[in-house]
Amino acid sequence: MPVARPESQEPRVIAHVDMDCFYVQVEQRRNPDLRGVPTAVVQYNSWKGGGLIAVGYEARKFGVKRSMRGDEAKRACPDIQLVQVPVARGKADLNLYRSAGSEVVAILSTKGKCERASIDEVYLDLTDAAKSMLLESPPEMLDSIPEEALKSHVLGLSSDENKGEEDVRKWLCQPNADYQAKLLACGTIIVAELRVRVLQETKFTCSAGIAHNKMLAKLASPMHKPAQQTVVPATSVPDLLASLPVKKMKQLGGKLGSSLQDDLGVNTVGDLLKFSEQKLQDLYGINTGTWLWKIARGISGDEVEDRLLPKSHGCGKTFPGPMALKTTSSVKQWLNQLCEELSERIQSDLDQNKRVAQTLTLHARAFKEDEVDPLKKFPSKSCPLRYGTSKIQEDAMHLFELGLGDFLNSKNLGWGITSLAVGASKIVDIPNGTTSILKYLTEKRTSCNSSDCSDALPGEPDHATSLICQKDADTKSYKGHEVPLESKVEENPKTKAPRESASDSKRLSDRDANAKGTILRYFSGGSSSNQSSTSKVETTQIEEQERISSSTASISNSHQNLNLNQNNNALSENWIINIEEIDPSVVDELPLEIQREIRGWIHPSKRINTAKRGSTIAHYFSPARK
DNA sequence: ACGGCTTGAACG
DNA sequence: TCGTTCAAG
Repeated sequence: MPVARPESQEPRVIAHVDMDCFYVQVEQRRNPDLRGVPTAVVQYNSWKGGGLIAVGYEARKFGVKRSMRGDEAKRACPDIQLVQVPVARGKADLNLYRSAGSEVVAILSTKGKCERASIDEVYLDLTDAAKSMLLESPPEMLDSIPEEALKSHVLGLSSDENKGEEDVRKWLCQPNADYQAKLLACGTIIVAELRVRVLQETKFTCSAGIAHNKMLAKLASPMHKPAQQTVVPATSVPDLLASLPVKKMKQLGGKLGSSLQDDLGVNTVGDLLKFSEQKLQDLYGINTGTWLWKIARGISGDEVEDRLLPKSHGCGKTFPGPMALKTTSSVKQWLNQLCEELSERIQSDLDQNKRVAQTLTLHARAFKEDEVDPLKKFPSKSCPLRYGTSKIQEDAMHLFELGLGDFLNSKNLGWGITSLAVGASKIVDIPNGTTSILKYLTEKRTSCNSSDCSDALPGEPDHATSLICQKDADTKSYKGHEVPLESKVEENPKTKAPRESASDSKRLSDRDANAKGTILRYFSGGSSSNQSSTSKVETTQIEEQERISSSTASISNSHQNLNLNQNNNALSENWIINIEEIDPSVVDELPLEIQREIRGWIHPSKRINTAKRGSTIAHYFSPARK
């Protein structure tokens, strides 16, 4: 449900920019023959010609609608060009459109705070830019106002709208308007310039709404599509909302909007004005009630977030009716495909944006034959995310089995999966720069006597050790197979009697082990991008690392990732470490500032309740759970 | 047999 | 926190 946010006092200038039939434009740019001809993009699906997911404006004239099937579209518009979404791994692949969206964001984010709202929409907070313009070169001083700005539609201008560019020019330059209207005029010009740039640099057209808050900007952006912009001066708001059907408002397109209509007889936003705030709160609760009261008055405090990238990645596929998956092996096949795509996507997110995803989630829809509760839903399951395609595949399959167990109550019943999806969420920036572990290690390597590293643990070695043991036990039950305990506890020279993992102890001299090996050894479990790109690692001084990591099987069910970056050696940019595969007691030996950094990387679900100052890392690992 | 595929947000 | 549900496009 919607929630009202506190409003800022100062007037803001907010824009909502929406690409016109975006997928179609992307395809038209790819194949210029499609320009100017009726076009739609269909998702591959041999069934009835596929489903339309975007319809160009030429085709809309024929009544072609999104959510028609390809066959219907052909009937409505025989000349329509139907372009298929690329298919990869047996499913629709939207990456083409995602990267086209990024091109646009790159431009739109240059003039102020920018929030990527979807693959083809952004919100902009242009308040500061508008203020600057007002100070430095207000519209009335401008010798030339951009043509595109003059084409704006200004709501409430004269009696009926859009008398022409001269009226718009007057509005933009109005010398005796109030402060917020002047800011809005500046915003209008800035948005016009941005849209022109987008067209020049990407060949994509877009439409925009410019207003004093997100809600109104969003409301305005589709009013004059395609390739135009609409401005909502504060003075025009009451009239605009008075006759606006409630369903047009974002958040009121669903059940809440229906309830307003059916239960209250509220058909326009204006109709809401008759209800007191108290009354709306009584009807819909404090949050939604307050929100409703405010939006009826055009008040919305939602801020534009400064975020250019998505908060999560997901991919899924449906298996309708007859295609339902009925064996774990077919589920595994498809899950592998989905995980492959997901892995690729989080990997490029890491490479390009230096972000790591912390949580892996599996969703499914399923039916089961008979039983008392045939309506029960397949439960979603999640776990810490480990990088590496095969790890993701393993973990996802495990989550599926957990979910299936729940779903069937561990009974033996027929079942079918009608949709599968995996997601990567809780994405965080990699702590960058100053205090990376690798930097510490490199310094160590060059200027360190091994005593630093090999000193006894400051804290409580016993505690730490027991944690390790617990984690082993835990791991075992989680995986149910192939967890080499040796590789896990391995030698931690200080905490305790090392398990003699033959291969390892030979590899490094003890001195080396102390100087660098001890720590590196625990950085096991995976180079970021499997096989292919890890080659970079081999070359350097850390050459031991490769063998170590490949020999050390994946271990833990808990995984937080760490990316080591290093400028001047050949270590892969994206060397990934599943952090919780590190022996916590080893990390406790690191300088406190690095420990602090590492604490931030530990998955929330694994953090233990300790606010104590100077707590060791070991304390931050929660004990085993089922 | 269905609109599919993605995202984000709020709630309990 | 995790899992569910809703909404949008």
